[in-house]
Amino acid sequence: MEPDDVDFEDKEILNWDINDMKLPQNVKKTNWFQEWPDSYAKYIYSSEDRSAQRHLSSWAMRNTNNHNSRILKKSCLGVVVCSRDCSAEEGRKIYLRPAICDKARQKQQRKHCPNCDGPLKLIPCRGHGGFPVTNFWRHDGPFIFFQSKGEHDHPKPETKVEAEARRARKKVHSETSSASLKLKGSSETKALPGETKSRESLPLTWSFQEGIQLPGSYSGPLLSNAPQQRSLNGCLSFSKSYVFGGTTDLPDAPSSLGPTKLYEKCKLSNSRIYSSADLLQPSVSGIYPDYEDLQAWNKNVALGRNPLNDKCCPSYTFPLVSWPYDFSPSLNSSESCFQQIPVEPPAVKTSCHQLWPNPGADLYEEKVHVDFNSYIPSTSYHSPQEDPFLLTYGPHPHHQYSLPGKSSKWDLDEEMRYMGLDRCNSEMLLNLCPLR
DNA sequence: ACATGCGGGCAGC
DNA sequence: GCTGCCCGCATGT
Repeated sequence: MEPDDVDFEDKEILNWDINDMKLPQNVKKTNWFQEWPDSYAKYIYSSEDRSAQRHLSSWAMRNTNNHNSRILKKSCLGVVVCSRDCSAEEGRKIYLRPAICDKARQKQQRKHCPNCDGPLKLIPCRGHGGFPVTNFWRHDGPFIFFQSKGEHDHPKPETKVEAEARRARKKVHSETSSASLKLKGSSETKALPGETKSRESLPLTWSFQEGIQLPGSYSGPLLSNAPQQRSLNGCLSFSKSYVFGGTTDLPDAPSSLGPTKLYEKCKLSNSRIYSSADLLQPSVSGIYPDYEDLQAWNKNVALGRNPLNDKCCPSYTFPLVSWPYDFSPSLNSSESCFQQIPVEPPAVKTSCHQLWPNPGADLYEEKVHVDFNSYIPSTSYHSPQEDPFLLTYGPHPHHQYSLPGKSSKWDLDEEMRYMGLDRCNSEMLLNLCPLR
């Protein structure tokens, strides 16, 4: 929304601060949950938004006592990297999620790089005047207000889902190892259980800047047992990317543009960069600082972020062309895939709340309850580039009217029928998971 | 085991 | 007073 379009009430919404005595209550549109809030962002979530209720972030944020029980403050822990700066196969960098618990974090730093066995080191966040970026949460009426201060000066760590999945795999691997050791009656491993250099111990994240050459041979153990299936939720956040990349009703889709060119194209079109998050959420109009420029864009790329997935122009809202199910916090891998298929949304300045009043929170609830345990994809690998389904897939704009009730778990087959897809195609979607 | 939230306490500005 | 940070404790997953 352009400044001219911001009326008085919008300005009021624009100017709030988390420390204000009174926060705006005339909020017309709440934001969809932001997994990677950065810079001096402010969001207003519905109090029904479960992720907001849990004060989640894909950054590793720890609770900080600010002696104010009304405002929850969290500070960023940074990212754990390999001190040798090693690269795994396909150029993946080691960006581990710092443990939130202090003791667990100390323990974590005594461990070794899952890739090269070198020592790990914690890169602290210094993005807020030399101090960690801080996030503030405040519940007020029907809203949850979020404010971020500082700009992360380090790569994105694993998401919580990824870190949990990795721990689960380590646990499985550890149990498998101990079982086989019992059988062999010998101990030969120097590394700690689960810390071998096997693929299953590798972090799930890799650097954005080093490309995303996905291992075609990597069917991996990810889908081979129950704990790992949980990461399907994370895998399916691919959908978020393909919402963007596959929305066929969006004109002028530059599927082959790189990030910088896409940025330039966005600049030319309306001095804004589009993000999938924008597509996914009806935003509070015009409450975000317009801080993005090409330098920031390049910085984001250099920091391993996908600028397309950041809030580059969050004040921009689109008709709801999104697949409303995010399933989980996004994965860096999905972001990387998103980079592969960047598609520019239409330069349509519009607001959707009149048609779909604040669907965000409820929809998000749906997506966190999806149960895919019964859907075990095959381990065959479908390259996104090769998969016409992924390139042409377009969710139905009116789909959000057809949601099942909150209480029901989502029936994927039914969902796919809504999407005009059959089981075969739904499995193709799930086959994206081995990409990781 | 770990994440998360709360609150006491201390130190620096 | 504000802020950052450490710590212990409780609770939930």
